[in-house]
Amino acid sequence: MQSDSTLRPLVSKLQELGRLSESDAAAIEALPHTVRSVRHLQTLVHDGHGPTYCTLLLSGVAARERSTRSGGRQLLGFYVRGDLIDLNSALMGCAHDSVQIFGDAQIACIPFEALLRLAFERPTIGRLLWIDTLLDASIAREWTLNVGRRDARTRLLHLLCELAVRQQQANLGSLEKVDLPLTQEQLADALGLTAVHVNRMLQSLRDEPAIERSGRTIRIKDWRSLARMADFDDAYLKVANAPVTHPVFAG
Amino acid sequence: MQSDSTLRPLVSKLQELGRLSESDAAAIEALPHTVRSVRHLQTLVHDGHGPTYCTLLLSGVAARERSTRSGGRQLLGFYVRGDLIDLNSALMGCAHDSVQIFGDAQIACIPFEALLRLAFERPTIGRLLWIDTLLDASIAREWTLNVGRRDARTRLLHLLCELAVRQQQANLGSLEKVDLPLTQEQLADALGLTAVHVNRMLQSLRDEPAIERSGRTIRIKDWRSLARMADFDDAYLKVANAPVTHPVFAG
DNA sequence: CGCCGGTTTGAGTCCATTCAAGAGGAGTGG
DNA sequence: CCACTCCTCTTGAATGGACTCAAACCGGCG
Repeated sequence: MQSDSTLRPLVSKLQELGRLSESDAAAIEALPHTVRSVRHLQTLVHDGHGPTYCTLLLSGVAARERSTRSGGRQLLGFYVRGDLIDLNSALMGCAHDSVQIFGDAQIACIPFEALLRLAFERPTIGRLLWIDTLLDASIAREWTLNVGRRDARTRLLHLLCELAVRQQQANLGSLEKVDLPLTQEQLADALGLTAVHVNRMLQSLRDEPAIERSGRTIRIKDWRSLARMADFDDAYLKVANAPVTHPVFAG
Repeated sequence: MQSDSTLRPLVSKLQELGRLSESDAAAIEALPHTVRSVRHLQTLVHDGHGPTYCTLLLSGVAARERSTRSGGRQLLGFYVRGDLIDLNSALMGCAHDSVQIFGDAQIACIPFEALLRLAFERPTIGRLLWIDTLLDASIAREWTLNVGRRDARTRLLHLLCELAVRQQQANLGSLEKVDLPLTQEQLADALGLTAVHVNRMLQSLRDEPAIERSGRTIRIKDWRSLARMADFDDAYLKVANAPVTHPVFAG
C-alpha cells in the first residue's frame, strides 16, 4: 500500500530547512507508514493522550487548539501538507492540546519509534526535525504577539499573510491567492476574536485595494502593501538564509 | 574558572523531564563553559542574530519578547534558573525574538557545538533537550490561549500560577509564595494589557481571600481556590508522568 | 532637596462583545 | 419540487471591558 513517494512532502519540507543528502532523503521515504483518510472535524490528537505514531499531513488543513474551562476555544496554529502534526506530543509522551482536521484530508501514520531512531542515527535528519518543531514554536509565539498586541484588522491581515506564505512554502499555491477552508467562527478562534467581529473586519477589507475577497478565497493584488498593513515579516517562518550542515555532522 | 557544579541546574532540570544516567549527568557537567554576570535590562539574545554559544540561566529572571512595528511589546515567556535560553535560536541559526534580563543575573555560556555534539552522541540527553524546547513551546501556546481567550483578571491569575509552579520546579521556592521581580508595565507586556489596567486588576485581588499581595511578593493562601479562579492546570508544564527511556536508546 | 521610575487614581472614549434576528445556501426527506 | 433543517454569513443596537490621557503620589537616590 506504500507508494514510494508518499512521504515526499516530508522530505520537501525538511529540505527547506537545510541540506539533505540523497541517502537521508531515501531513508525518510523508506520509513514504514500507513495512509489514512480522515473526515471533516475529526480530531487527530487528543489532549492528554500519548500517541504511538506520528501523523504526517499529506493533504488538507488541520489546526491545533486548546480551550479554557469556560468553553473559550483558541486555535494555536494551522498545518498543511508536509507538516508533522504530533511529533512533539510523541516525544513528550503526552499531548497538551488537540489537533482537528478542517475539511477532508489524507494523513500518513509513521511509527514513532522508527522516526525517532532515524533522527538519532542520522543527525542531519534529527537536527532538521528538531528545527521543524522549533519553527512551529516560533509560529506559536508570533500568534501570541498577534493576539496580544495587534488590533483586530491587523490581526486578520497578519494571519492571511502567514497562510499565504505557508501555502506557498508547501507548494500549494502562489502568493497571489489564498484559499482558506475556514468558517468565520474558526477564524475568530484563531485570532482571539468573535465571529461577528471577524465578519465586520472582513467587510472592512472590501475597500482595500491590496486584496480582493470572494467567499473564502482571497486574491492578493499588492503583496508589499498588504504585508505593511499586516505588520508582517516572514522571518519568523524561516531559518537562517544559508542552512549549513555543521562539520560535526558532516560524516 | 569552572567550578564542577556550575551546570548542575541544567542537570536538575533535565532530570525532571526524564531519567538521566550518572554518566550522562557527568557529561553535561563537564561541558565547557564560562560564567558571566549580566545586569538589569541587558539583552541576551538579539532578534535576527545567530548565537554561537548557548546561554544557561544560573540565577535571575529573563523574558523572551517580540514587538510590533508600531512599538507594541509582547513578552512571550519567562526563564528562571536552569533554563536554556537560546538553544532554539542556536539550532535554527537565527533568533526570531529577543531575550532580556530582569534584575541582575548570572549565566553560563556553553559553546553551541559542544552541546549539540553531546545531544547526538548521547540520545538520552538529546531527547531531553529536545523535550525541553518542546515544553517551552507548550508554554508559548498556553500564553496564546491566555491572551486570546481569558479576561484580564483570569489572565493575571493564570500567569501567577505558572510562575509559582515554575519557581517551585526550579527549587526557588514553594507554592505558597511568588516573588515577581516585574514592574506592572512588564506584567502588562506579558499579558497583552496596559500597565494601568494591570494595576486595577492587582487591586481587584485585594478582597480575594486566596492570595495576599504586598508589593511585588504574593502569598498564596489557598492554591486550589486560586487555580480554579485562574483556570489553571499545570499539565502543560510537564511531560507524561512516567518518563521512560525508550528501549532504542537503552544502550 | 529635586529628580526619576514606578504606582495609583479619575474621567472619558473606543474597540470589541453580546444579544438578537434575518438572509442565504446546501443537504435531506416527503 | 417543495418544505424543512442546519450551518454560515450578515446586520443592527446596546453594552462593557480595556484603553487613553492626564495628573498626583510615592520611595529611592544622587
